[in-house]
Amino acid sequence: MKLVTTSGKVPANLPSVEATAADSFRQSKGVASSVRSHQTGPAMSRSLIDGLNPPQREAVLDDSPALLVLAGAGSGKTRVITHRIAHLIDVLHVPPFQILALTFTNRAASEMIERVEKLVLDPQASDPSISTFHSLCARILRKYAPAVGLSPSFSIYDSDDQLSLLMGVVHELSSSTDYERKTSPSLTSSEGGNKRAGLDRNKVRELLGELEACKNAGINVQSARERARGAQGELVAEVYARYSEALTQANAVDFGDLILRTTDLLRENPRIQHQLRDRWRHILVDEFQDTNPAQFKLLSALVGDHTERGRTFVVVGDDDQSIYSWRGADVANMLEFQEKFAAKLIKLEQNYRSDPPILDIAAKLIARNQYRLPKTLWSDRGEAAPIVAKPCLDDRGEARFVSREIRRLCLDQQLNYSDFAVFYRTNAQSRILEEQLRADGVPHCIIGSVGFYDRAEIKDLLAYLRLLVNPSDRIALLRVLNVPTRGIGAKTLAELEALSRPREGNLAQTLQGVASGALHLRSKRALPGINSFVALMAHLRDRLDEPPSQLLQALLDETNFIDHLENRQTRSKDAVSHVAELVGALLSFESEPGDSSLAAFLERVTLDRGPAVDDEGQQATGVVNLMTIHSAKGLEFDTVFVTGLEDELLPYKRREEEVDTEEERRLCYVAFTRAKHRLFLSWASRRQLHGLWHRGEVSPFLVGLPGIGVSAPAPRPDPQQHRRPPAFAPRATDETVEPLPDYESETQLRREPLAEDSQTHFGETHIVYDEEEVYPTGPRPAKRNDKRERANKELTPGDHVTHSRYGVGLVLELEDRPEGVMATVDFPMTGHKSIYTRFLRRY
DNA sequence: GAGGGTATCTTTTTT
DNA sequence: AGATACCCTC
Ligand SMILES: Nc1ncnc2c1ncn2[C@@H]1O[C@H](COP(=O)(O)OP(=O)(O)OP(=O)(O)O)[C@@H](O)[C@H]1O
Repeated sequence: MKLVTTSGKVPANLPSVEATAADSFRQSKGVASSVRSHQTGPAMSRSLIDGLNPPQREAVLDDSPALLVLAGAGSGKTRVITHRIAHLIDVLHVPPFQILALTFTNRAASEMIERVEKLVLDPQASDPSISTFHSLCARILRKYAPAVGLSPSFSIYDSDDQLSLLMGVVHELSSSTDYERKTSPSLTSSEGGNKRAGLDRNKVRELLGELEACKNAGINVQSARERARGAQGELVAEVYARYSEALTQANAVDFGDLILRTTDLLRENPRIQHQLRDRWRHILVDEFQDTNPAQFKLLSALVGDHTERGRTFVVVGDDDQSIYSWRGADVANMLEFQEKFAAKLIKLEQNYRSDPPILDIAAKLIARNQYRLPKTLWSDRGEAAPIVAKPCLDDRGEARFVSREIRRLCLDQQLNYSDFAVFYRTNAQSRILEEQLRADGVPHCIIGSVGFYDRAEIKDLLAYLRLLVNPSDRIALLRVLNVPTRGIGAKTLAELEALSRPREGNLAQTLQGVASGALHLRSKRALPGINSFVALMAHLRDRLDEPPSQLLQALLDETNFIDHLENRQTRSKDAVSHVAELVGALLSFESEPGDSSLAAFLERVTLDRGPAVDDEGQQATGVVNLMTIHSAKGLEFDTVFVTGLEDELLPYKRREEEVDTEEERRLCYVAFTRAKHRLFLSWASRRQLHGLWHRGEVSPFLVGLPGIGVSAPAPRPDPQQHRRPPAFAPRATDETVEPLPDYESETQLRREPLAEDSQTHFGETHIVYDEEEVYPTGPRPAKRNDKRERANKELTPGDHVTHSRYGVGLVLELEDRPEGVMATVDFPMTGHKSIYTRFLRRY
């Protein structure tokens, strides 16, 4: 596996935020330079307009101060934005640096950059600012950091960092006497009394959720304090305040802060506000239905008086595609926009993306939603491939189906791999798909995968790098202080913290003090470790102006990091190669034009966790894209697979929580409408999740949808292997294999999902299983534990067992748990123990 | 304080 | 299944 940095994919198309013309000509890192033709003005403006239908044209040419384009999927909203930008530059001769276009994902931003570069003809034109909200804010904050009490080298905290920080904050809060009584019941766990007395991670996580909600709503600490109601409300406000303080002390911001603090910066500094308003006179926002109030406030602050001459503000959106309400997104923003800015409204009604069958089921699906703004959508495309609905026995079968269809279509239809996208609701579903594609040699790429940068060893190294750039980064410091182990354990740390308290909790300073002999620890044991750590950091900081990759190399050498990895069997065997990949990523980052500083690298890594590309996949034929439906928003593909269309998975149901059916349906709608020509819908009767099997029914979203012909499997080369009625093969009677959990009987699987609608149907059309799936996975390779667990099925209380550690013991009790059978065993030496039977052996 | 072994929980979605 | 939090022993 090879890590490929996202060169050309990063919307860092944002010159310095200063409003000088000169700097906006400098092309920022990651932006592929465009090939522009050299036509002259009039010719190009005609072709620019030619590619638009009348309402689109109106939206591009419109010069009202504020414009809302409300339109369904694939109607050309993004096209309106890109053409409008080109029109501004080429026809109205607006200096590109005055244009600011905002998107939600990095991928959307880079696609927009690409499209704009193809459209703009003026070869002299510089790049307009096209970026995500968060990148924009990071740039602005770096520029004006001192005005908000930060240094420009501030860190950006991801959710793990946030959680660590908040744990510390809450910990301190609950140990301080005033708050003890208030906080303990709500912040510490008392469930079942079997938990430790300490802080409950989940509780803190919940609390973090509340803070995030504030941030999404655009509520800063001050207004949180003002509006706090009740004990719980005040507690949250207090935690919020302390958390923000801790962030500032660490010279760090979190994602929410990027938006919030930028807004505050503008509000509190009229001079800066004017500078930025002067600079960006034309603001365009894509996917506006997914802005949250914080972003709305930011935009308002950035726009100022929108009626000012020569200023325009355009937003485009589709309420049916609002899928981020969990992040505080509010469709009401569209209405508010219309009101607040007295915006003109333009609707687009023609869909240019999807073939009729696709548009048809998408429309039928979304029509069931109750809360919608009125819209129409039609298409005049011609004949098309039928939609394929595919029931599968299990997730593995589904993955095989996807892989096989992709390979088949590549051959039959001469499609490229990059014409395909595979969608799923949850990231966990990607693994089996990925495995299968890899096994079949299909080049692919998981978009937005949590992968590389989440590995422990990579996080450690990044924390080191962060700490070098930002010495105040407390969380990074805590993470690496004892990695590799230097003999600085919990005891020492507690003492260091205590020593830091009078110094504003500045751990770094305390360490320095201890190393220089100004401060003393009770025990000398940790001293060598502290000394070497302080020396290491000092030495590396001296070399900060060297290329980042060299710095990393020095870090690796001086900490013997590789040895450290190799000595620990618990770490994955690939850890060392991951480190090598990180070095490679840095090298490749350095080779890109633009800012190659370590700080720039770190910012990219947090703001845009680039795709992990598998199998050197970027040849001419491209790669198959795997992604969650959420990250598919705004994209389009020739052929789309929507997988996992199961009840409680696609309308996703969380334990003990209500389903937000309308939002889930919108999500499904987004998934369907990404497809241009071919749409495959699949679901599995059983699926493994967290190591457990779950049974699945076809998604209610599919029930009653017309026009879905269930197609036969691809003709196979071997004529003996064709059509076969659904049937389950007799299970192999391999003693070593745990019986598969029994799933729905054949009739149930065949049950018409479309009971109500007999016109168009899954009905008479046979649902045909492929040979492969009828005899599903075959016997799974027997796993040791399976075998042992099975042998232990017959264990009863009173039996004697052995355990690798505790020796021989007597089984007292057995209890069935989802994870296995839990035994209570009496061992002569150690007493009663609860142990899963898979760790036991009959004696 | 380190390291090995076990019990438990997880992420739904993203910047 | 995989990561992590916790416990125990050295
Ligand atoms: N007037 C047009 N002529 C030809 N093709 C068009 C026209 N308008 C849009 N398209 C094409 O239709 C497809 C969808 O356009 P676009 O992505 O702008 O739609 P959208 O409204 O932003 O979609 P969504 O909301 O689903 O993201 C694109 O491939 C675009 O090139």
